[in-house]
Amino acid sequence: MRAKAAKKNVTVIDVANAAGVSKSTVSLVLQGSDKVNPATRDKVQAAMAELGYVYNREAASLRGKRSNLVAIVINDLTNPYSAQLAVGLEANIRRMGLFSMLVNSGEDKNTQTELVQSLKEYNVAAFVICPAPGTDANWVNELAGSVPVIHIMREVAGAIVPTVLPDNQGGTLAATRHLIAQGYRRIGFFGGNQSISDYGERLKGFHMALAEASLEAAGIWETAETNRHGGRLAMAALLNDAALLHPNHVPEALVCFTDIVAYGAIEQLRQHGLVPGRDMAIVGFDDLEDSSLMTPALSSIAIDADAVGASVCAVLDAIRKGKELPTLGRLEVALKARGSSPAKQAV
Amino acid sequence: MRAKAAKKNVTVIDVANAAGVSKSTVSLVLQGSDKVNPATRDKVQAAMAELGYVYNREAASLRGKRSNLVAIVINDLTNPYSAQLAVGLEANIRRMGLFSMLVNSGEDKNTQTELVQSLKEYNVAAFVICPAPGTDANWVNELAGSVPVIHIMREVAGAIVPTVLPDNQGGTLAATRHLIAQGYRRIGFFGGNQSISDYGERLKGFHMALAEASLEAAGIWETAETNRHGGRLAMAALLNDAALLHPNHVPEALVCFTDIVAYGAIEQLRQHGLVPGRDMAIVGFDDLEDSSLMTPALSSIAIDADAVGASVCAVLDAIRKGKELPTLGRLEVALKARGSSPAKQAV
DNA sequence: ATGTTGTTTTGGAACGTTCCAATTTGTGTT
DNA sequence: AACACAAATTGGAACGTTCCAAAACAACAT
Repeated sequence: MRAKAAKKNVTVIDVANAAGVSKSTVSLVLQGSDKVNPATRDKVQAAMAELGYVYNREAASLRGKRSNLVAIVINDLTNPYSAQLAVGLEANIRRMGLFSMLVNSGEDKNTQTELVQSLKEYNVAAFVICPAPGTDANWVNELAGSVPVIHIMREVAGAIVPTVLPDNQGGTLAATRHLIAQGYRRIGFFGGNQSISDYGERLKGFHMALAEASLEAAGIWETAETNRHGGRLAMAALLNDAALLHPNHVPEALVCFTDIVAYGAIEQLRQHGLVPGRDMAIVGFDDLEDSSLMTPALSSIAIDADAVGASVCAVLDAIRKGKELPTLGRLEVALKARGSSPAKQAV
Repeated sequence: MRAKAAKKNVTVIDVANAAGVSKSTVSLVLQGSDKVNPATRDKVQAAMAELGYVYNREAASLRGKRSNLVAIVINDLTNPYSAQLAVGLEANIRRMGLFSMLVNSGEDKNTQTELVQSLKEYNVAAFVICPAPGTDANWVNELAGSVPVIHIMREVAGAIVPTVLPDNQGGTLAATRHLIAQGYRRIGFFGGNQSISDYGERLKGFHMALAEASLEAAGIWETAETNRHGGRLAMAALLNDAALLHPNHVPEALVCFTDIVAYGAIEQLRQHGLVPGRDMAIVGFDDLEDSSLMTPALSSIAIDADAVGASVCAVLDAIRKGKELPTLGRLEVALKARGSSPAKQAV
């Protein structure tokens, strides 16, 4: 696409002429060097303002072989949690003086590959990727050979890149323990499926807590899609199953794979005249903003979104300064107990 | 941020040497010129693959004064409709051979200004902006003087830039007519507020339809925030108001400002043991994906998201080719009548 | 004056591409 | 064989910045 025809760009040389210094000096001012005389600095800055100078980052990046452009490749922007995560990341990255651009892979491996290929042409400084299902470890490792890569939220087996992960297992462990402490005994695991990397971890936490209390799982209902509609369908299946069971075997509490899945489940419950919290205790995972506002408020496992951003930034900073990378522990999660998982009423 | 130290970049010159041609020829191949001999083209492409050449778009953009990078500045990515819109736009723009990057203003005018300033440094070819509330027309016009700007979804009074807008008034007109046709007489307008540019248009369509049928509005409930929680609060207010009214004056149908607001309203209704569709007919606006899947499915006004993308792309194409800009009519909207607005049952 | 040190400033080369005008190569006609 | 004309290829300059090594300037002690 052509630039506006007539208007010639104001360059560092124009500024230099206007300020009566050399272009090198202007460049130093631009970089905030401390070895330029404050008086000249002011003069130069005045000239820049006067001429309406716009820094040309492409030229700088070309010459300097450095870039402060970070690409965030997110898995699915239409998923509220991902959107929230992306927005948080963006803010964090911007705050550390880098600029971030966002692209959406839509959970599609091929789109992801194409996007990354294009972004490489823009000389991005680093990739922050929430990898699409089926991402190839070799591909990741090769990419990481030419530009820093950070994975978030999901693990790609065999990929040797810094990865920021929440404590999935600890989360469902806490959620399940909470339900047990509230007096529930017939607890099911609800939503998600094997194709998602963190499914196994969350399921494991669930089973651990049950084992501690010598309980059996009341059932496991997978969802084809990890979204609201998936939750609706799975709850329909659950209610269908339950109708065939002795009342003493119907699940009375659910640990949900995500809040979104829980939302769908709740809609379906209500559809059948059942009330979450009263007829079925529910705990979600992600602690979306809406979860604390709905009625009853949804109990959930909160992942500190700022901590994700902070970890990513710590890694970026280490890369930038050429320091050793910080070791990344699992991000802490916190149980938010709310109205959807009240203490069980004596019958 | 430093590029990987050791690895020297493969350049167009390296490719030229490997293929035994000049760099100019390689450049022509890169641009897909038809005046290069197919045989040499293949030779060059083989060399590129061999060496793992990566195109350097910054250098190209610097020299050529052209860019195929389009910036999408979206108002609020955590809003599902905006997210959906952004994703659709991204896909459309990519399909026409441009590359788009997404940034989020979070409905904040100042953030928007900062983002645009930074993006200018990256020599973007065009801005597609869903303007934050309070965006200054002078600022827009000045920006548009140096780089093409397209506004979407919202109008900034006084800004003279191509603007892609849905037929807001026609949408609520259709929604309200539909409710009237279904037999409802006490119809209210629900959600949104004056600070949003399209509020007035949507409200006007509502009033027009009522006037056609010689009806009075059953009430107007604004929301401070145009999100789910806003919907919840407004419905609580409505139910509170209704409790004081004679049953013959309680609204029996609502035209909602957005689907999201309708979702909140429905949650609150259910909370009171009321059922949408049965106790209160509801029509939304935006036709989010979930709306057709929930129970009862939410009647809504669909804005053709692809049409937004198509219009934006038409403008981009005209700009790129230096042609006259296409005139932009209002985007068509379509009523999706579903279970939340059934024919009124005889009492 | 002269030297010594430290602080500011500077011209030219370089980054990897595209553009332009000019050159080389190829094809067909006389 | 010489010419005209089209097709294909090419070297050098340019885009706007940063880097580098060197130069200019200032401050102070001798």
